[in-house]
Amino acid sequence: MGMTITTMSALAEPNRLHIVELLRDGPLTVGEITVQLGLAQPQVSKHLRVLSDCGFVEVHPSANRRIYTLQPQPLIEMDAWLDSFRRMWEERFDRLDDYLKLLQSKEEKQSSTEGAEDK
Amino acid sequence: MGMTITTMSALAEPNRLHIVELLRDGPLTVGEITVQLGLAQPQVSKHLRVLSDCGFVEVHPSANRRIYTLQPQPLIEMDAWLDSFRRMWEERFDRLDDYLKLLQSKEEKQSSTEGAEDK
DNA sequence: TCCAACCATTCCTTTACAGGCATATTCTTT
DNA sequence: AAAGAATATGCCTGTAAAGGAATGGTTGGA
Repeated sequence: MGMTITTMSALAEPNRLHIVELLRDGPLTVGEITVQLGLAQPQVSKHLRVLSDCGFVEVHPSANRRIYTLQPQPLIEMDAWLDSFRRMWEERFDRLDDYLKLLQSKEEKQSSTEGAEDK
Repeated sequence: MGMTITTMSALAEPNRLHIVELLRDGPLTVGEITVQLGLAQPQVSKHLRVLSDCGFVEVHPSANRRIYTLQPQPLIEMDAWLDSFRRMWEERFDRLDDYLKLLQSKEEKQSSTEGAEDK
């Protein structure tokens, strides 16, 4: 819900993740990003296009250049998505984990009669 | 840092994202996941392999089956990574945004002397 | 012991995508 | 007006990865 696939796949690309991290410290032009990434300019433009389509960045043209600014929306959505899991590790994930370890040890006790274990 | 690329690319795949969401409600066997996803069993096993390599899930064999359990670690790392951005939208992203709009309007005032505007 | 169920692995094919390169576009400068 | 930055787009190619199908390996049950 809201957590689209494209949001994740945008960040799955190393260079795009890097761009997002760069823009965390403030807006940058394409040229500046290109230098930081050590990539060719066309590739950077393409990555920025993808990030733009996902709502990760916004452009404002300034003279010859284009200034890219990070947009918080997709990150906020990621945060919301993580929320449903946060309970899992905050309200003691251990309880479930302990329960499973209990089950497992019970089974290991069975199979240990022939001395063969998996792995 | 710690926020690896592979963590993102694991969730970039729709079916894997779905698996993670399924496991949020509790451990499942391969067969159960296969039914839910409507995929062939081998593909599910492959996706689970990827998730396992990224530390997203853990397996404990139980008789004939294999029970997959969601592991919080990668999600915790995502959460930590998001932390550095959280300030951005909590402590007013607008200030920076306003500053940029100021810069932009300043430049537009320059170029408006010849009456040409972008957009 | 033999068969069936459950799951992992392998091979093959196809497709999506990132990089390289050339080019188009827009703005600035002279 | 011409030339030169800064950026975007299009085409081509290689590669990684996902799905399909077959197979191998365990475990449980008859």
